[in-house]
Amino acid sequence: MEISTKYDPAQTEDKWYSHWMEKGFFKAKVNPEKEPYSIVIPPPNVTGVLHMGHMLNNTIQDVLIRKARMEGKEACWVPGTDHASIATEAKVVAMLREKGIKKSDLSRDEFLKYAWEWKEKYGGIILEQLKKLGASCDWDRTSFTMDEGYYKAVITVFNDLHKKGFIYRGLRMINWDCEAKTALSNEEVIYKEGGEQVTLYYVKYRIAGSEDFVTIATVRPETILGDAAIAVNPKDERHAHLIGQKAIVPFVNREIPIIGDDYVELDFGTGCLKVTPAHDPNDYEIGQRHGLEVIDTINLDGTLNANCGIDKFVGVDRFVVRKQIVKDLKAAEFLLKEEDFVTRIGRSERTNTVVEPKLSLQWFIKMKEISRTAHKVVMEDEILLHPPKFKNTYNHWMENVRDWCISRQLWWGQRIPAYYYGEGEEDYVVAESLEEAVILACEKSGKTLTAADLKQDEDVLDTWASSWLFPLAVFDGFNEDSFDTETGKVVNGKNAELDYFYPTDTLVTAPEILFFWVARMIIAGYEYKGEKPFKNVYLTGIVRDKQRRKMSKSLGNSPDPLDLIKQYGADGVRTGMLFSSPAGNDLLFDEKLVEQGRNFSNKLWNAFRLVKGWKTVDQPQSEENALAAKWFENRFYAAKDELEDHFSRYRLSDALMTAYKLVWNDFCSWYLEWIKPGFEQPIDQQTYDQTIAFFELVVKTLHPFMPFITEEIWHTIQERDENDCLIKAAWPESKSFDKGVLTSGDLLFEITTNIRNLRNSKGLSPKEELALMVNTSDKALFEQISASVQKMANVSSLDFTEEKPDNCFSFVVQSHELFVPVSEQIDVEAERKKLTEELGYTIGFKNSVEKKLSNERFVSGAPEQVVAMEKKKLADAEAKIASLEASIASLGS
RNA sequence: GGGCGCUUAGCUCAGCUGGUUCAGAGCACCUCGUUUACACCGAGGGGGUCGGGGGUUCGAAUCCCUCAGCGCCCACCA
Repeated sequence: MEISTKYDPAQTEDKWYSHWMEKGFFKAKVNPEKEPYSIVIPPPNVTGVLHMGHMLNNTIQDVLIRKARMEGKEACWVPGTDHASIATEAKVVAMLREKGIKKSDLSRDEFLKYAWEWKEKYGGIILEQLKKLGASCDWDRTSFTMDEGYYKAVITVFNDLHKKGFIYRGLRMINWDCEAKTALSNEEVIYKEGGEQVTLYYVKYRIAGSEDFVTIATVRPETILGDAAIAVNPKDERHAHLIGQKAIVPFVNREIPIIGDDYVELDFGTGCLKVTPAHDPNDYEIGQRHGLEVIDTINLDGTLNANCGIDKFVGVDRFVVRKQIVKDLKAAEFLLKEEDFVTRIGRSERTNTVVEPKLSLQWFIKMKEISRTAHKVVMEDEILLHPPKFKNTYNHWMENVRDWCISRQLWWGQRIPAYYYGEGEEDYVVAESLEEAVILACEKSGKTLTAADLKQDEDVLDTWASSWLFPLAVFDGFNEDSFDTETGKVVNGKNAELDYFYPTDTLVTAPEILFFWVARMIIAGYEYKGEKPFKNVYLTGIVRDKQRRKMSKSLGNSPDPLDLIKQYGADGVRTGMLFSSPAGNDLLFDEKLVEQGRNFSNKLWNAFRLVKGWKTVDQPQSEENALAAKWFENRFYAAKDELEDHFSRYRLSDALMTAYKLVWNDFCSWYLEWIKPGFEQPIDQQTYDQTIAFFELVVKTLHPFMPFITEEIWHTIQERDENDCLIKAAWPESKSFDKGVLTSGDLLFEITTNIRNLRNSKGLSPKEELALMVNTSDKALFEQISASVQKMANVSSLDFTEEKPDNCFSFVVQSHELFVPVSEQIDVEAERKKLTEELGYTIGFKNSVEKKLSNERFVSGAPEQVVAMEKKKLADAEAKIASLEASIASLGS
C-alpha cells in the first residue's frame, strides 16, 4: 500500500479516539494492584467555549495522565463543568431578554427551568471539544457542580461550617454589582491597570453658626447626600480647631459633626474628608469608631432612594445624579474647583459595572483559622507549586486573608440553607432540609412552627463555595457513608474511591485562580479530609498573541482551536502549544509554533515511511550498522534520563524538546542515515529488528505529547491485536548507558560534518567519493568507526598516515589530524590561511590555559578535577598546535 | 503604598549550590541543494560577553551592592 508523503491527521484522529473510547482505555477504577494517579480537571464554566487557554491547560493534563497510564499507574482524569453562578445567570437573563422575557416576571422555579435547559444545551460543549484534542478523561465520571450529589455536598458543608462557627451572617461593607444586583467577593472586583481618569470635586460645606466653610475633595459628589460627618486629622494644625463643630450638608441642610480621626491624610486634597458610612468601607469604619449614623442613599439597582432627601433624585441612577449635583453645586457656589484625577475604580468582573461599596447583610466564612494548615503546607513544600515563585504570592495572600463573602443575590446556584421564621436578625436556623429546619426552628424559637412558617434564604452561594470541594466531591466524599456529621470530617475507610484516588497528583490551572480556587481547595481538603487535595500544582501561563496582548474576543486575536486542529492536527496543536510554554511563563502564541508541531508530525511520519519500506535479507549485520544500533540505543537512554529529569521538575516544554531533538536529530538525521541501505537495497534482518524496536521506544516516548500519530504508527509498523494499543503500552524503562559509545559517535559526526563542510566550501559534490587519511595516536578508535565514516561521509577509504600527504585538504578534530587528498590542484594559499588562523586561535587558547595553570593560587585553590581538566586542555592544545604546524610546514613555502 | 519576580543571540527561553556540558537550545536568518523517507525537507554557516556600574574571588552570566527598565500580586488616599 502506498503511504502518503504527508501525514493526514484527519484520517487517524477520530478513528483512534473512538477506538480508545470503545476499549474503555480512559476508565479508571479502584485497583489495589496499581498505584493510582489522578487529576481533576479545572471545570470549565458551562457558559464557555473552548479557547486557547483550555487547549494549553488540557494538553498538559493529558500529557501527564497518559504518561502515568503508560507507567502502569491507574490513571484517572476526572472531567467536569462548573455552574458558574453569575456568568451563567447573566447569559440566561440575556437569552430571556431576547425572547422578551424579563427575569422579574418569572418565579424562581420558572427561571431555573430555563437555566437548566440552557445548561443542558450548551454546558457540555467544551468537554465535547476537548475530545478533539485527544483528552483522555474518564468521561463516565463527568461531574457538574450542581449535580444532585454535588449540590447536597455543598449544603452539607454549609451546615457543617455553620455548626463549627466558621460561617456567620453579618452586616458588612461588601462590593455590590448594581447590574447583576448581587454582592461580589473582593476577588471578583477588578481594577483597571493604571487607574481610571475621573474628576476630583472640591466642595464647600458651611460651618454651622458661622460664615466659614470647610472644603472637602470627593470623586463621588452624589454621596454627599449620605454624609454623616466631616473628618480631619487631629494632628492637622490647619483644621484641628474645627473638631467638635458642625458642618451643614449642602442642599439637604443636615447638620453633621466634624470629627477627628487619624485615618485622614494630611497631604491629600484639603485634609478634610467627607464621611459616608453607608457607601465607603473606610468611612464605615470611621463611622463605627465615632458612632455615626449610616444613611444608605443608594438602591440595589444603583438609583438613589428617598434617604437622599432630594425628591428629584429619587429613582435616578447614581451617575446621572452625579452630573446633576455637580451642576447644582456649581449654581449654588458650593463647588470650589474641579481637578483631573486618576484613581482606581472597582468594576465587576462579570458585568464591568462600577462596583458600589454597600452595607449589606451577607453570609461569610471566617478565613483566618480555617486556612492555617493550608497556608503552612504550601510554605513547607508539602504541596509543591510549579514554578515555586508562586509560593511568595500564595504566602502574601494567606497572611492577609480576609473573610469570604459567600452569598450571592442570584437564583442559579446552591440556595443558602438558612430558614427564617421571624423578622429578628437571629430568627433563623441553618439546616440540611426544610424538615430539619422546622425542628430546629421550633427548638430555637420555643414556638410551634410548621414548614409554612419558614422562609428559605433567597440567595445562592458563590460558585467557588462549591468548586472548592471539587477534588472531594467528584469522588463522592460527602455522601452519607463517607461524611460524619458529628465530627464534620470525611472519614477514611468508608469510600474506597476517595481513599484510593485522593489526594490527587497534579492540579493544572492558571495563576489567576490561585486564591479563588487553589487555595480554597487546599483549605477544604484539610478541613474535611485532613489531607491535601493534590501533591503538585502546575501553574500555566496566560496564552497571549505574539505582541503579548491577552487573547480576547474583542481584539479578535484568538484563533479558533478547532480550526487549528483541523488545519494542523491535534498532535501538531498540542506540541505547538507545548514548545514554548514553560510552567508559569506566558505562552506567546504564534501559528508558526503549531506549524512546527505539524512539521514534526510529518517528520516522524516520513521516518516511519522509510523504515516501513525496507525489505529485509538474511545476512550478517555490517560493522557500521552494529555500531549505529549500539550508538542509538545508548543515545536513547541518555535522552530518556534527560526527559525524566524534565518531567520530574514539571518542565514539560523541555521534556518535549528533548524528545523532539532525539527524534529529529539523533534518530532521523544520524541513525537512520547511518543504517539506511542504498536505493532498493534490502537491510539485514538484525538491524531491521533493532530499528523497529527503536521506533517503538520513540513512539512510546512521544505518545503523551502526540497520541494520535504515535498510535497510528504503533499499529502500522507491525501487525497488532486491536487491544494492543500504544496508549496502554509500557513506558520505556530507564537504563544506564555507555558514554564511551556516545563519544565515538560524536567523533564520527564531527568528522562527517567537517567533510561535508569541505565539500560545501570547495564545491565538491556529495556524490563524489573522497579518500581520507588520519594521523592519530588512537588507531583503535578509528578502526572502530572507520566503516561508519566511510558510509556517512561518502569516503572510499580511511588510511593511517604519519605525515601530511601531498595536495590535500586537512582539518583537525579533537587532537586527530585528518587529510583529504584531491586530484586537482588545491589553493595552497587559502589552505595556509585557514590553518594559520586556526593555529593562531589555538595558541591564544593555550596561552590562557597556561596562564591559569601558572597561577599559584588557582592550582592550590581550585579542586583537583578542575586543575586536571585544565592540564588536559593544555596537552590537547599542544598536540593540536603540533599537527597544525606540521600541516602548514608541509604546504611548502 | 507594600511585597515578589524578571532583564542571556533577531524572537522565545535553558543555564541547580561560582571552575568542560559555560556562553547553550528551538525558531528565525544566510549560503548551497529537484541525493530514490520527508522542500511540512537535506547539508553547511553567521550571530550574544550574559541590562549599566561597582565589589567579593585565583576565577562570576552564576554571590553582594547600586542604578535603570519591565512584569506580577496585594492594599481602604477621599
